[in-house]
Amino acid sequence: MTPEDELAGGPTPTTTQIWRVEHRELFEVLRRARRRRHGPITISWVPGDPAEPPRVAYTIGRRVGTAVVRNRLRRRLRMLIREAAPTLRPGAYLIGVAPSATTWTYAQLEAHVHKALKELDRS
RNA sequence: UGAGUCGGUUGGGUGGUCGCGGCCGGGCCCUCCUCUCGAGGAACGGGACCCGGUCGAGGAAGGUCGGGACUCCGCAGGGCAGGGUGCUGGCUAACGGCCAGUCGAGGCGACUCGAAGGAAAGUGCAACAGAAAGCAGACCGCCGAUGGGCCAGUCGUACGCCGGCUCGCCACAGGCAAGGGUGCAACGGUGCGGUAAGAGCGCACCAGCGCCCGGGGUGACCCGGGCGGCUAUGUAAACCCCACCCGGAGCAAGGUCAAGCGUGGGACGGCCGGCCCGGCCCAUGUCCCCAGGUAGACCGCUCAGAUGGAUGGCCACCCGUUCUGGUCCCCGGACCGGAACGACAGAAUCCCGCCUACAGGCCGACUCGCCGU
Repeated sequence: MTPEDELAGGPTPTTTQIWRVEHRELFEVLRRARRRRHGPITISWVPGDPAEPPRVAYTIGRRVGTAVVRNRLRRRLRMLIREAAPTLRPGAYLIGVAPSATTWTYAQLEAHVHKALKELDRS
């Protein structure tokens, strides 16, 4: 990224973006990758292209709850991940949720996610 | 004012903050063209970036139970098998749906509920109880007229332990099914006559069945009258019979484009002396052409239109409901404060229905009761 490009107003991502995980093969890789658990949250990560924003996907099984419950959980997690976006590394994340997460408050969920991400950074 | 019936409707609001998806417009970038290398232009196209605008979950979006649209496959015609539906008339693209009615059952009533064709085509079943459960049968009980036995009286005598008649007893033959008891259901009900006792045995009325006639209704059916034999059980969400309907799979349907590797065909090759046709040989090769087809992409797909799944997260206030603390008084409320809760539930090709879930709130019509006038 050169200064000329910035002046020209090129496709510069101004905010911290998060992309989706799009290809099936990447999911297979994520599934085989190492997992970090903290409370009801499970996170796995594989490195990727540093030029691209991090990719994040969520896996919430049917046994977690009804469609309403699962939707609310995913939306809360998405907001949490968005706030934590600057600390993410390039690559793909897969975030899993256990059924017990439905009873947590937003603050409790936040604490679990942050701790899980920190542990992932340390390793 | 209390209890209730039916129908409809609503499904929290406002603000702040951080965000998402589609479409439209603009910018920027990619791409292409020109040039005096600053930039200018473009009829198309692409973008995961920025700005603005606009639209963005439900009454059930749910269950996937009926229909239909749509798609592919199958298909001469007829029958059998299999499945579904089952009072009547309308509505609907269609339905197992809706509306109006008929009949039956329940409720004081407003109303509610009902797979509601056929049991006189045939087969099966009817547990327990009970004597007996479908065409016969008799436990207790009633009778014992008739026949039989016994006792007594009386009459006749051809005097016999004979015969006739009468009263009584027995309950042996036999008659009865009214009453008791069992059961969801017991061979119509009530009354009178009748009888030894009884019985549709006879009669009257009622109920039921069948047939006929008249009237009303499009029809299911209803109303009235007559005749008949006097009773012909229930069960078809048991088999079955009758009438009508039904091809299969489903958007992961299906369609378009189609990399790489491989496959098949063709061209270029060799041989039949040369050329054309034709045939044979195949080994290798080719910036070569074609075909089906895989990954993948797109369409199907929508004025919400995703595809690890957008339509939101957090906070504050307000509003409801419930609980609770305090003050005041005319004991039921007024005022001030606190806490908890705010349901069921999230589109996935679309539409019409059904069923199921649901905190509260609102509106209308009606019924039964109590009080007052």
